[in-house]
Amino acid sequence: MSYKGPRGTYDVFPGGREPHERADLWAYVEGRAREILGLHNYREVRTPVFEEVELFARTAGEASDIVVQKEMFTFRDKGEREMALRPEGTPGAVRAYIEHNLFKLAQPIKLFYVGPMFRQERQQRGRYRQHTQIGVEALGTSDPLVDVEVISLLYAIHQSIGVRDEVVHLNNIGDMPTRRAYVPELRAFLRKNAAHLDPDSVARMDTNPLRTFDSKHEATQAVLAEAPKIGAFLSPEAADHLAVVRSGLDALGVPYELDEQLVRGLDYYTMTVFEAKSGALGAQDTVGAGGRYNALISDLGGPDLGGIGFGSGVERMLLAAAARETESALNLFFVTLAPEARVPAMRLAGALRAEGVSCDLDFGGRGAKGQFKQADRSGARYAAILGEDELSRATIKVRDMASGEEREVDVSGGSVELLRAIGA
RNA sequence: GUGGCCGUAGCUCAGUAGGUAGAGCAUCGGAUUGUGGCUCCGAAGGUCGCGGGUUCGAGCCCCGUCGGUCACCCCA
Repeated sequence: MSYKGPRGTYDVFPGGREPHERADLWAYVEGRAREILGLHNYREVRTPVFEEVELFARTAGEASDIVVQKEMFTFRDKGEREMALRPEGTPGAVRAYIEHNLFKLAQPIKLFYVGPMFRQERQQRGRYRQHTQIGVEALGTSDPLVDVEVISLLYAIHQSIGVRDEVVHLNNIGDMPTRRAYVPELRAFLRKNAAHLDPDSVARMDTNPLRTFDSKHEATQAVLAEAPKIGAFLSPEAADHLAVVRSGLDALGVPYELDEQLVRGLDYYTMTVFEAKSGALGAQDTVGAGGRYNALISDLGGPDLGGIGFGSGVERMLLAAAARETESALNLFFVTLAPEARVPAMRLAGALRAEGVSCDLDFGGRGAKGQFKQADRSGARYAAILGEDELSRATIKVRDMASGEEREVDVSGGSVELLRAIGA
C-alpha cells in the first residue's frame, strides 16, 4: 500500500470496525442531534474551516505562544495572509454573528454547527488531528437560564444516543472581580508549595494559575486538594448566577456535580463552565464541554454582549455510546439468469426506486448461485428472478428470502404487480 | 512534541534454536448447466511497513526510518 491517510486521521466507511469509522453510526448520531437541536430552536451556522490565525489567537489568550499552545495547523495563502484550520468552532461562529450584525436582531441568537476541527497533536483514543464537533452557541444574552438550556441540551443529545456512564461537571470561574480576588490567593498558595508541583504547573503558576487544576500529576493534585476554593471568592453576581444555574438544572432533572477544580482550557471563559465526562472512554474522557464567554463578543469587535456554548466531540460520543446495530435498508435484490435480462432488470429497478423501494442487482457477472449469495448478504427481504423463461412470459419471480417461497408475477404492464407482491 | 508497546494475506493472528511463509474468517469457482444461509472440494491472494547492517542464509538479530496504539502534554 503506497498511500495512507494522514497521521491522526481516520476514514469512515461501510464496514468500519470502530464506532467512529462506521458511516451508519455517523448518520444516526448526526440525525439525532439535529432533531434535538431543532426541537430547541437552534439553527445551523456554517463557517469556513479556515480563518485568519489572528482570530483564533485573539480568542485564547497568552498571545505569544498561542500557535504552539493550541497546536494549530497554519499556512500562508498566496496573499501572504496567515491562516489556520480551525481548532474549535466558537471563534468562527462569533465572528459570523458580528460580521452579519446578528446582534441587532432579537436576542439570543441560537446557533449550532457540525463540522471538522483540526489540532496538531499526537493521536490517542478519542483524540484525532481532524475530529468533528457538534457545537452550540447561544449569543447575545447573559441570562443564566440560557446556561441551563445549553447544558441540558448537551446532556439530552448525549442521552439520546446512549452515551454511557456520563457525569456533568459544573463550576463557575467567576467574573473579573472574582478573579481579581481569587487568583492572587491561589498563586500565593501555589508559590508556597512550589516544591511539590510538577514543572508544567510551576511554569503556569504565574501565567495562568487556574490551569494548574488540569494537571494529572498526583503530587500536584495532592497539593491542589488543599488549595483555596473559588467558591468562597465568587462576587455576588457570580454567586447568584451559579445558584440560578444549579436550581435550573435541578428543576430539569439534569444530574451534575459541582466541581470547583474544573477550569477550562480556553482562556475566554467566564462564569459558567462545564464538562460532560464518560467513564466509557480512556484518558480523553471529556465527551463535550463548554462555558460562558461574556467578554469574547466585544473582544472580537462586537457589542458588549454575553454568550455561552459547548462543543461535543462526535468521535467521543460514538466511542462512549453503547454498541448499536443498524439493519439493512435494502428491500429487494434482482437475480438475472440470462445476459439479456440485465437491462430489463435495471429498468424494473428504476420503476421500483421511483416508488421508494430500495433495490440492487449484481454487477460482477456472477452465476445464479453467486447472485443469490449476494442477495442473501445484502439483507434484502426479496429476490426478484429474471431469466429466459420469465422474459418470454413477461413475468418475474419473487422469492421471499426468509421463507423461500416463490411466486411468479406479471410485469407486462410495468411494475404494479411486482410492487404488490412485495407489499409496497 | 516526549515515552511504553506494536507493525506477517482483505480481516484476526501463528511462525518453533535465524534455513527464502501458514491457519481461521472473508473473496472467487465447483459439488447443485436457473436458486442463498449448512457442508465438502478447490483457487486466488504476501516486496513479512520501509531502508541499511550482521550472516553462507533474516519474518525472526542490530541500527535507522515511517506508521499504528496507549499514556503524558493538550483537549472534543
